Amino acid sequence: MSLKRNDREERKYHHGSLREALIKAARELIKEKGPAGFTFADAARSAGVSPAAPYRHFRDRDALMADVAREGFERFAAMLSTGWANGKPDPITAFHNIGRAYLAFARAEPAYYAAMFESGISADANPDLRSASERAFAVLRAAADQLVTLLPAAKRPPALMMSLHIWSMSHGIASLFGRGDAGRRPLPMSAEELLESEVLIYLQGLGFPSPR
Amino acid sequence: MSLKRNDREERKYHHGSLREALIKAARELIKEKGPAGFTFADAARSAGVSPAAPYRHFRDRDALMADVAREGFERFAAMLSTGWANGKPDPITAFHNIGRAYLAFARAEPAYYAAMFESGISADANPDLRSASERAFAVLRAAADQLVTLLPAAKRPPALMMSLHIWSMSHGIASLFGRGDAGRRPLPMSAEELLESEVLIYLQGLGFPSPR
DNA sequence: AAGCTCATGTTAACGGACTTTACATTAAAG
DNA sequence: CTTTAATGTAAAGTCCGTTAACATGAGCTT
Repeated sequence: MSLKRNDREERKYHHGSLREALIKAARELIKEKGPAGFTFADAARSAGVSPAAPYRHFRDRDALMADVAREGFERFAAMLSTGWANGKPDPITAFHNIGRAYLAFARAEPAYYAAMFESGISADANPDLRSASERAFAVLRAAADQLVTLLPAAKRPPALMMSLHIWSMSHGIASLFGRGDAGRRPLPMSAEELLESEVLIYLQGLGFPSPR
Repeated sequence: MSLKRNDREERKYHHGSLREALIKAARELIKEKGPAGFTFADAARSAGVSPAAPYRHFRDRDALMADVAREGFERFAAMLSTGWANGKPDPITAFHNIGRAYLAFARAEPAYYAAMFESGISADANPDLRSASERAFAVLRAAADQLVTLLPAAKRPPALMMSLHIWSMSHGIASLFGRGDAGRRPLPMSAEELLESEVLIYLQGLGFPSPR
């Protein structure tokens, strides 16, 4: 019906921050209709510009999606890092907090998460995206490095393997059960409880002392 | 350049099995370019018919995708069931075999797997798809039901929770590391080894005897 | 066997999305 | 102030999605 900016706030010929506006529009459209549910022209319309304008900022729709994903990985890394909190108050609690942070991100930012893991973009083709994704994984990896030092040296699992295990659990829970509405199975417990119990059992299997 | 069926094998006016041909074409296109990487018209062209022909068999592209997914879930259920093999030779070995079957399916049939889990179709909207997906999960559930009977009654975890844990591990590994080429991280071990070790540690955490 | 009927295909036409090219505007640099 | 480059628009071509009208022929009835 009306443009995004209404009559009082008439847009000037130059938008001023179209790049950011397009990324924001893409996030909202992904959130509403999934990673395949919007077009380049839709994003342009949401930002209130002509269909050709986005081409000044992104080569194509995939480039826009890749930038959404890159931004997502950066926020993701920050969120995981906050969850870990340098191993405070203690490494095992902090480790569970990473899992909670993982699910909280997937739940709070489904658009970012979908762009990062379900949009079909290839990280190899985009160095910035790749390094952002590696920075996020590095948080998990560093946490695992510290956790294994709690075990006697003879019983330590490889920290890289351990971080891949945790990542796969978190990602599995997040993609299958993590986000609100889409085709989900009725669960006997929340996704958070499911992941927490899974990680707990896993850590017990590695010989970590059970809490309590 | 040339139609799919060449001059010797001229196609008749009626294709004869267009529905199956379209599903097959969709699978090949998904395999090549991802679940968002083909159009209704592409599928028609691959099958060698006019762009309007698919509408006689599927309401729209999503309906075609849903049917690919439904067929995928049926084969998936059969493959998991074969892996479980009624708990032979013993339940724990058979349980690991389910995991191997899970990854083998994701690797051998990436198109089915993508249609099932990454195409953005909603199972609720499609009863056939939903029930096919439930039959597949039921295999995991039944295996967990039988496995927990190996533990003393006081230490038995809920079998439903356990099956959800295993599903999340398998799906996590499969989506992150399972399929050949796309944007994968270099791994210290194969996806199969990664999943097997993960499940092993998890089962140890539940108190199952470690093999050997 | 002849003819009817309907599922299954094609052709044609319309609207919308993507993309490119040429042109317009304006912010910023000199 | 003038120049220049970045940023946006307009217009046109191509392709896809969708629908409607028409064509074909496989199978049933008689």
